[in-house]
Amino acid sequence: MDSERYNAREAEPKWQQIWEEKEIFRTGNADSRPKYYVLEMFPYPSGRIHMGHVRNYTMGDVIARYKRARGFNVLHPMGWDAFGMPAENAAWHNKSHPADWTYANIAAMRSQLKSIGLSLDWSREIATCDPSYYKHQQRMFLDFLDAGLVVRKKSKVNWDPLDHTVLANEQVIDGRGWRSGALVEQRELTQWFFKITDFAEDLLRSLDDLPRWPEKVRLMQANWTGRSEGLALRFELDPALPVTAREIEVYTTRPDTLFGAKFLAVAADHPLAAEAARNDKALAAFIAECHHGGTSLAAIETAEKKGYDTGLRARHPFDPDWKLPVYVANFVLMDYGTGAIFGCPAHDQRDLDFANRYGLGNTPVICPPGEDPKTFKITATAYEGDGVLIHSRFLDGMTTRQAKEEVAKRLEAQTLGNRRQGKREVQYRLRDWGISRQRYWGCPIPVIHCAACGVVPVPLRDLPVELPRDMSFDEPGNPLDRHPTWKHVACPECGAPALRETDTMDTFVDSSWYFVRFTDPWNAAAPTTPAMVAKWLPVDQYIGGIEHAILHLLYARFFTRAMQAAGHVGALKEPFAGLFTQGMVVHETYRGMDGAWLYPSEIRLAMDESGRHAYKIEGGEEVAIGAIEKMSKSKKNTVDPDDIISVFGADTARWFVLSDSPPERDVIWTEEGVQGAAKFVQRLWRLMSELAEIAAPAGTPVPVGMTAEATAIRRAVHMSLIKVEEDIERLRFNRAVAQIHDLANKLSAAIGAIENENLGPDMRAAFREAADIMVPMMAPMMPHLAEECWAALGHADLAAEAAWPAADRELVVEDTIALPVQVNGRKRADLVIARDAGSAAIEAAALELEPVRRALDGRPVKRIIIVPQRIVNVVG
RNA sequence: GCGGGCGUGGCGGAACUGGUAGACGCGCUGGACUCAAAAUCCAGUUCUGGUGACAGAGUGCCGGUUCGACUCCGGCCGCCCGCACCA
Repeated sequence: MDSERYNAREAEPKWQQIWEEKEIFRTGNADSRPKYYVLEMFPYPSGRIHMGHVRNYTMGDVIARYKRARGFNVLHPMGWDAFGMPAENAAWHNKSHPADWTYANIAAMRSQLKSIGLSLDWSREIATCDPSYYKHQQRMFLDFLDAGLVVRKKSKVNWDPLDHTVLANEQVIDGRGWRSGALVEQRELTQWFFKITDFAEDLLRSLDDLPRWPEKVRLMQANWTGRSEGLALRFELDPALPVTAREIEVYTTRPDTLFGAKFLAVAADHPLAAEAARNDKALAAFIAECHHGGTSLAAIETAEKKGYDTGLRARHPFDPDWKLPVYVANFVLMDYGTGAIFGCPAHDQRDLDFANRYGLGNTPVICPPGEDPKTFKITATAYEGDGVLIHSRFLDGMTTRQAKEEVAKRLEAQTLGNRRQGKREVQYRLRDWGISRQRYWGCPIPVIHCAACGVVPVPLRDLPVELPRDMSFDEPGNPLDRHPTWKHVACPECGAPALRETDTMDTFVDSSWYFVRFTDPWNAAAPTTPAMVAKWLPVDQYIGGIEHAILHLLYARFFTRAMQAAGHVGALKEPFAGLFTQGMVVHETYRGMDGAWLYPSEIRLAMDESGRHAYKIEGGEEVAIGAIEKMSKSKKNTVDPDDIISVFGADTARWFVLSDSPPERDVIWTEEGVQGAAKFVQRLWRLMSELAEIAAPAGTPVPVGMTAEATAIRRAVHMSLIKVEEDIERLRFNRAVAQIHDLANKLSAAIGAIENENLGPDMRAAFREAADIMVPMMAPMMPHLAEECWAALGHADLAAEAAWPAADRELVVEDTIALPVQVNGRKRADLVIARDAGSAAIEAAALELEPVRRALDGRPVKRIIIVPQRIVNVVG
């Protein structure tokens, strides 16, 4: 046949069009074959796709195409996480409307995604900014409100001064806004919250039911939930003090250290602190100072533990004559536990730092194993581990565990003000999810504030509450609030003039249920169709970046539970049965003499004795090669997928991002690597063309009892097939790539070894089978090239429709095996012997081998270990 | 500080449950083809010694278990990620 080059630029659009015309990737909801739902995290429509998208979506596409070939009814949809701040920023910068900007970006990115050749069902496409989507989200908000899963409360919020909006704790990274990077301030606002804490226990426990999630992600979520078991206990305050409070409730996980207590401390925002400050100007000043301290990482790390003695005295629960001073302390947090602690300096580093500063002393009450209780002392380092109780009256001699139990038991039996003085409690670090955002481009929260009726839900018949189109974005703050008419409505209950809620929802709400909507995006009447939810969910394989390990995935897990409570998803609890977090695409950076970053396309690389060098193409000046980093516009170390696809084709790009690195690790984008991938595409095309020429016609059955050479080819092919199958199933794409390379090498060698006389019917049949197996094997990764080859091989159907070949597992079992033989653990020879040879025969044959005798050097054989089918080790 | 992960040729990486270390790719070296180049094909490529057959060393470092350790255990060193005053 011809040795023409494969022209990806022509072939790829051709096959994409054929797939589209034949609706190959349209997924039927009525199909009764076993289902498989593969989903990649949907993109934000920034306007252009980047290599990270290519990698993410290619991985999902390989799975989708593979599962389809294996006979599954595959759901592989795509949509747009389309609300969010960039659209508003763009509106402000170029006077375009957020909606126009967003939909234009979607159109551009959709066509880019199509050029990658992804096997997506575009008929299910959704955009979260579309009223047909957010209408249902508003409906669910109201359902959650009914179910008691939404609350409105005043709270201290993280205020992003640059974006003029509230951020969730999870969105504050090192004290800065996750998007703007601005230092976050504390403000008090009335906000809407989803009660994610109602599910804290379940969200934590259910992590055990997610074996196909990375351990790392489950661990991060567990830590985020931050469960702790402890005791809430009340201290009686000394009466005759100028406060109305009679007691302080503290929370502790170490009730065993109660006899080591030296002080009590409350948070600066604690009601008691406020009350005590009324008569104490210095205390009021101290509290103000605490509020002032930033939340930035630097501020927290350098903040010394400081406190102020309120003058109040509390009674030890087990000794009314034992008085403890009550401090206001900057390291006590109001929103964890009760906002108050008892300090045991000997066994808590923070308490020790504090006590040392204010000369409160310490009494060790836990003696570590191996220490002498009589001499054990604490000076600068607290002992936070377990041990045996000392200096603790009735607890002396108990273990930490016993003492915790004993204290809890006694305090539960003891009363203070007619109530049990202690109560076992479980605390979580997890906070409720604040969803109010003071932005325009988000899903409006569907409630109305009426002076007479209070907070009134928007009636279902009035949904969606649509965003007004006529807007201006030239001032900071919430644009919806400034709109002249939009917020003015009649109260649905009393008809009086009322005001709409002008906050919109956090965009993480949008992405918390889109995977459910994909199962029936055509349902206009309800958010979901329970039968379709039952049919498709959970998602079998979800793929996305590790950066969503906590935020998005935890919210989606919560939302699924809330939807279950509201009757939208049947019994579904966990949305994603399998999760895979892929690594980033990274690239070297280049910097000119003037310090300016340069695009890879602006430089030329060269090798000489002193190593690799980079030169500016224009001018030839040498530039510095910098660190390999995540592709980013600011460092210009980006490669545009469009450029790669137009020069090399989508298959080359797909192949490259799958090869080299394990998928969970970062992949380094290199020019050489892309060239290598492009060359391999051409090589496969040549190989398949050659095979097409010498192979038996399509449909020729494999004859029984072939020549040895023909059988060897068949073995190699089936062996590769088995391995590729395993690798794709386990998402080890880099190994599948290596396997296909290997098979190509073997087939090339086999073709090269042909003499005219041995190209008999057996060989022709073996080559036919090889080609017919190899094309479906490469099809998930290089779908366009596969189509071209499939057609060249004389097939009338599409490679995209071809079934995954059945591997012949018996064929690959050979009659003779090459058994490695070690002497004292070091390999010395290969023993070729019958597969079913007995140990005696193997022993004898192994000792006959010349290299074995040489290695033994006349020493007697002490023993011989034979691991069947694996190895022989001669010990001498 | 707490939690987790990783460390293998010049480079990316392979090695299933303890059983041939370095698959496969990139790069490099030599050769073929060519007037020449590109492309392609062939051979080699862990290190040290040796023309060679071969011998010795070798998976961050030190030690242990084992017939046998990249893999398991103990102790260090280095890098990466997450969390961080959560009582």
